[in-house]
Amino acid sequence: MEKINLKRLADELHLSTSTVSRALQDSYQIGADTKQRVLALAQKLNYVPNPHASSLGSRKSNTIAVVIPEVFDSYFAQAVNGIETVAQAHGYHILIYLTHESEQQERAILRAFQGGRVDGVLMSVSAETTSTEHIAALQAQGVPVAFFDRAADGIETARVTTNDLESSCLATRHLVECGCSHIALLSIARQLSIERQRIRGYQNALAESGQLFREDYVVECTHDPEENYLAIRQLLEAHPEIDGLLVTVELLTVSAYQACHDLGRRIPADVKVVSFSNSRSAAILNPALTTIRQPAFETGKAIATLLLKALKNRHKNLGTDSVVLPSTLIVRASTATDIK
Amino acid sequence: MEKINLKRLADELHLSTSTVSRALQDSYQIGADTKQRVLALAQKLNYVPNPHASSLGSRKSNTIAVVIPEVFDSYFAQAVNGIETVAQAHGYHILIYLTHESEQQERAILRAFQGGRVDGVLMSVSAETTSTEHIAALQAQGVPVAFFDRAADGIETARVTTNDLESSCLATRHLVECGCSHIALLSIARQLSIERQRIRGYQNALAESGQLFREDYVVECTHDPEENYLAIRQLLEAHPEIDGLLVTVELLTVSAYQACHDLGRRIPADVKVVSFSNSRSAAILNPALTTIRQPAFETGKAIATLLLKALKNRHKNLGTDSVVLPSTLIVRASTATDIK
DNA sequence: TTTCTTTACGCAAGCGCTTGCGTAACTGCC
DNA sequence: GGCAGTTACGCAAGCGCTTGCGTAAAGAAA
Repeated sequence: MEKINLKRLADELHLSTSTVSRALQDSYQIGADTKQRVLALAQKLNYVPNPHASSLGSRKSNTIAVVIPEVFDSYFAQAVNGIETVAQAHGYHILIYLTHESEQQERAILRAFQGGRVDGVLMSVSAETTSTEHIAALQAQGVPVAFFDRAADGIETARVTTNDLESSCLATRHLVECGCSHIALLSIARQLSIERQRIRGYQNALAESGQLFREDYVVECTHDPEENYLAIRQLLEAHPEIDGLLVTVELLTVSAYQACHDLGRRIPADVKVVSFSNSRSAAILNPALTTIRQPAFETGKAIATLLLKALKNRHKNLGTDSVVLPSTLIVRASTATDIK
Repeated sequence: MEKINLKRLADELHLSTSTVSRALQDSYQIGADTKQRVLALAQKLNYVPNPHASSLGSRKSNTIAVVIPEVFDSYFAQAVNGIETVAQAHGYHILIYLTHESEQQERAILRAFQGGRVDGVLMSVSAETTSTEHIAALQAQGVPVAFFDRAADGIETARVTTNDLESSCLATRHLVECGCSHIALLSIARQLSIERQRIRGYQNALAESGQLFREDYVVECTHDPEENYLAIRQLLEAHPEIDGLLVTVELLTVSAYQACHDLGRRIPADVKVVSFSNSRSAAILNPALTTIRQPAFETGKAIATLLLKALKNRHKNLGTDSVVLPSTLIVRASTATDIK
C-alpha cells in the first residue's frame, strides 16, 4: 500500500497538483464538477494529506498548544476538556505540555514554539513563574498567547479568568457569617495573580467584619501532599483558635481534611472549611465540602474560542479582552452551623 | 526580527545548510570545531528549527498522539501525566485527543493520523468501540499503536493493563468476607475488555463463595451522572436485599453514594462499597471509600516507554508485549464491619 | 467582430530542513 | 612518492503541499 499523495491524485485525474490542492480546499477558483471528481477520488483512495507539508507551505499548523501546570487538578482537566471541545469543532489539534509548576520548564516549552510548531498558545502560568520575558518573546515572534485562570501580569493579551477576588470575599464572608472569628487561608504560590486576588478578597471580607488580617494565618503550601499535611497541621496546632479555613486550591483539600481529622478538630463543629474546588466528589466528602466552583469547562471553551477567532482573521490580533466568568459558592455541610 | 533559519546560519558561517543541519544533529560527519561554531551562532541568534520542515524531510514528527475517552477521570489524568513525563524526557511532543467514548470520533481521529502527523499512538479505546478496523488500518500504514488500560481485542500490539480480573475478584471476595451476600456490580460498557475482566473476576469470587451470579445485579451505566444516579437508585429500590456494591468505574462513585444516601441505605451498615478509583479524595469521603487503586501514572510511563523505545530503533516493531501492573485494594470505612 | 471580463486551471517557485552521494584535503602505509 | 583509507564538508534532489501569477477558453459588452 504505497502512500498516496496530491501528486498521485493529480496524475490519476489528469490535473495539476495545484488544482487538486485547491479543490480540496474548496477554493473558488475551481469548478464545481472538478471539485466533485477530486473529492470522489480522494475518498476512494482514502487520501489523507500530510500535515507537515501543508504546515510548511502555508505556515499554519492548525495546532494550538495548551500549557498548564498540572493535570491532576480537576480544574485543569475540565478546562482542557472545554478547550478540546472547541478545538475539535474547528479542526484544530492540541499539543499539551505540563510545566509541573516549574518556570524553567515553562521557558523551555515556550521557546520551542518559536519554530512555528503551533499557531497559538493557551496557558496558565506556573506557580514559580515570576518573570515573563519568555512569554513576551513568543508574542514578539507573532505567536498569540492567551491566558486562562492563571495570567501573567506583565503581558498584554486576552485572558479569561474568574472573579477570584469576589468569590474569595464571598467565601470568607460566609465563614464569618457562620460564626468564624479566626479564619486561616491556605494558598500556594502567593505571587500568582489569582492567589493574590484570593488573598485580597479574604482580606477585604475580614476588614469588612472588623477582623484583622494576620500574616501568620496564611500558609503557603507546595505540591507535595505530605508537606502540605504537615504545614497545615502545624498551623492548626500553633493556633488552636482557628475556627475557619479558606482553601484556595483544590489540591490542598485532602491534606486539610486529614490534618483536621488527625488533630481531632471536627469539621464543621470546630473548624469550618470552604475550598476552591471543582471536584464532583465534594458533595460526598465527610463532611460534604462547601466549595467555590469555578466555571472550568466554560473557561476552556471561552479562551479557545477567543484564540481561534483571532487565528481565523489572519493577524486580527487577539486583542486584550479580559473575560471574567463567575464562580459560585456552593454551601454544604463543612460550614454548617446547626452542629449535631 | 526576521525569522532565522538554517540558511541564515549557513550564510553567516560560510557553510552549507547541510553542514549546519548535520552539526546541529551532532553528526559524526562534522568536525568538532565546526560544531562548536554552529552551536555558538545558533545560540546567539536564538535559532529554533522549524519542526514541520524537519518532519517533512525526515518523515519523523517526534510527536505521539494520546487518544483517551475522557480526561475527567483521575485515572486518565494521572496516566497522561506518566506519558508526558517520559515523552518530555525524550523530546517528544504529545497531541491529545478525547473520543468522549464515541467510536465515530475515535475513527475520525485515528484516520487523520494516516497522513503522518504522529510517529505513534497511545490509546485507550472508547466504551462504544466494537470494531477495530480503524486501528488496524493505522497499523497497516506503519503507525505503531499501543494500548493502555482499555485495549482492543482484535489487535496485536503492545499493551499495558492492570490485573483487572484478580483485582475485581479480590474486591468481591473482600465484600463477601465482610458479610455481603447480595453484591451488585456497577459497570459501563460491558463490551470493554477490562470491564469483561472485572465482571469475570466478580463472577469468580461469587462462585468461589457459593453465591450465584445474577444478571439483574449488573447495571450498565452511561456517562451522565443523572442517569446513573437514577439507574443505581432503581437497582437499590428493586433489590432491597443488596448489601454490597462493586463499582468498576470511578465516575460512578458519586452517583452510587448519593443514591445510597437518598434512599437511606447507610454505608457501610446497610451497603458496603468498593470502587475502582484513583482519586485522592477517596480517603476523606463519607464514609472513606475502599478502593482498588490502579497504577495509573506507572501505566502511562510504561506504555510511553514501550512506544518510544520502538520508535528509536526505526521499525523495530513494538512487539506484542503485554505488561500487567498490579492494582491494590485499599480498605477503608466503606467496607467496615464494626458498624458503629 | 473586437475587446474586456470572468472562470477554471496549470506553472513553478517556494516552505525549511534532511540526506544520499560525491569529492577535496589530509593522513598513514609500504 | 603513489595509493588506499579516513575526515570534513558541499551539492542537489527531494519531502508533499501551498500559492502568486499567468493564461487559455468562454461569455459579456460594445
